[in-house]
Amino acid sequence: MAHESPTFSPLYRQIKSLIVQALETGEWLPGQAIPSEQELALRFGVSQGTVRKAVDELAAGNMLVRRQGKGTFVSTHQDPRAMFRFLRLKAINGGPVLPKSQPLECMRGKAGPEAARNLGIEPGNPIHILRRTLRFDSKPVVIDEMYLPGDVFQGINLDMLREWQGSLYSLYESRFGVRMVRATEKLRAVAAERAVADMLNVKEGAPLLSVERLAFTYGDKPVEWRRGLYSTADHFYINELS
Amino acid sequence: MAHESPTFSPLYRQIKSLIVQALETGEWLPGQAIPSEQELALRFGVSQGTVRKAVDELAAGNMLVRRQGKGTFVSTHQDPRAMFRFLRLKAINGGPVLPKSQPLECMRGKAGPEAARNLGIEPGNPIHILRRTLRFDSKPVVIDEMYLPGDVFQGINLDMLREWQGSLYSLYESRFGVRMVRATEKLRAVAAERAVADMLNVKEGAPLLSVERLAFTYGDKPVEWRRGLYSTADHFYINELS
DNA sequence: AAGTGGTCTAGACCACGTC
DNA sequence: ACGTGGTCTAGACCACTTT
Repeated sequence: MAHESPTFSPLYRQIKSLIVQALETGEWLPGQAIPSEQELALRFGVSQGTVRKAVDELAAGNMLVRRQGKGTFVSTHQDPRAMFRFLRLKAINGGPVLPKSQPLECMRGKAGPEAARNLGIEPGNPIHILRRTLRFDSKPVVIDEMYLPGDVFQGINLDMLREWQGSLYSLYESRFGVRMVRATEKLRAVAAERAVADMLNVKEGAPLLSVERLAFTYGDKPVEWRRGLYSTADHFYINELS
Repeated sequence: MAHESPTFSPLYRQIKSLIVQALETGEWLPGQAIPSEQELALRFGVSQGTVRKAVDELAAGNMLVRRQGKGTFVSTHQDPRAMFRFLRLKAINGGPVLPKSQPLECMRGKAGPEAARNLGIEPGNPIHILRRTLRFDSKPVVIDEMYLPGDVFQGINLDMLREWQGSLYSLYESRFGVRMVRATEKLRAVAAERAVADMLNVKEGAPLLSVERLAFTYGDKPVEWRRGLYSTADHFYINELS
């Protein structure tokens, strides 16, 4: 007998897709509870155990958050615990100081070849370019430059950024319905150029950590490309390997 | 009724501990298959599903590797696919070039305060200090310095390092029975000192990526502290966030 | 054909949070 | 007391690998 299912996909993965689909369409919003496992099992016509396995994988990928006795919730960047989920920078002397974002600029522009390739759009398409600093304990430690596809972030502007209390990703989520799910980063060490050096209070040519990030929303769609320059005099980038 | 189990631990976690214990004592060696889920269920007096959940977590933590139809295996740093599991460096121009380790030095010494704190030993205790370069495509890209507790790595020497084909961790595993399970890294950007600059073929003061790693074996016991300096002219450190 | 891990089900019971 | 997620069981069947 030949293989009947070269593209075999177990039931729980199909359920997983259906749940992601509901998340994408906004049926359940960030921070809200999704239906109980029993209800989902009824709705999809499978056993609770199968729903459970689907939810397990989504929780492992930080899409959902389980809370025993309460329910399962759509994860949100508004949650203080997840607010700087993607920021790996820690103070050398342990202090759990939360960074404060200071927007500098918000421009419209056209995608260059590199931005276009990373964002999966055509060169010349409209994009937004954001610049900001991140301050720890009121000292500037990071300078970031973000490239956003124009269609998804229509109407973003500097005042909006200035008024927003919270992380950039929580703004994306609340104002534009864009939920960041995962990201990849490429790190290098570079020498500080004059303008950057002045802003970070380091000498020209001082070593900085360059962090290039591509962030994805549902369906592995890239929606933000950014480059950060981190001053690592008093901070380091932490990583867990397993 | 008061809480009866403030330290409640589900059965599958206890089974997990028993499996880890068997791994620690060397009952199943790296690369070998462990007993089938049915056998383990019989041995521990639980259902297959409970064993399964324990093994699931161990596989998620890269302690075990499941292979459908074949069995479950103790993961090993000898496996070519896992050989450089902890090395996050990639060539900018994609080439999947495997690095080659070139040992430089293997000294005995005494733990300074920093090494002692990181390795969880007393200052002054004997340690080994290793130095080596990592070459990609025969060009030096990384210079590493490793600090190892003396008791665990008794007898390590430069000839042993030179003769060994494979990663350092596969040597630890084969010759000293030390299996690295996880690690934490702290990254910073630093300026190249003269001696290092010469070895990496960069200018004095050039920016380098400093990677400080603490690696743990079973039971979260730290057994290697190292500092690497990476030239990121043609390579970058890659990271996945979720 | 036999053995392994992988999926799916149905049901019982436990731990946790809320009413 | 009730509803939620979390654990544990027993059994059936599927997919993959080897004999």
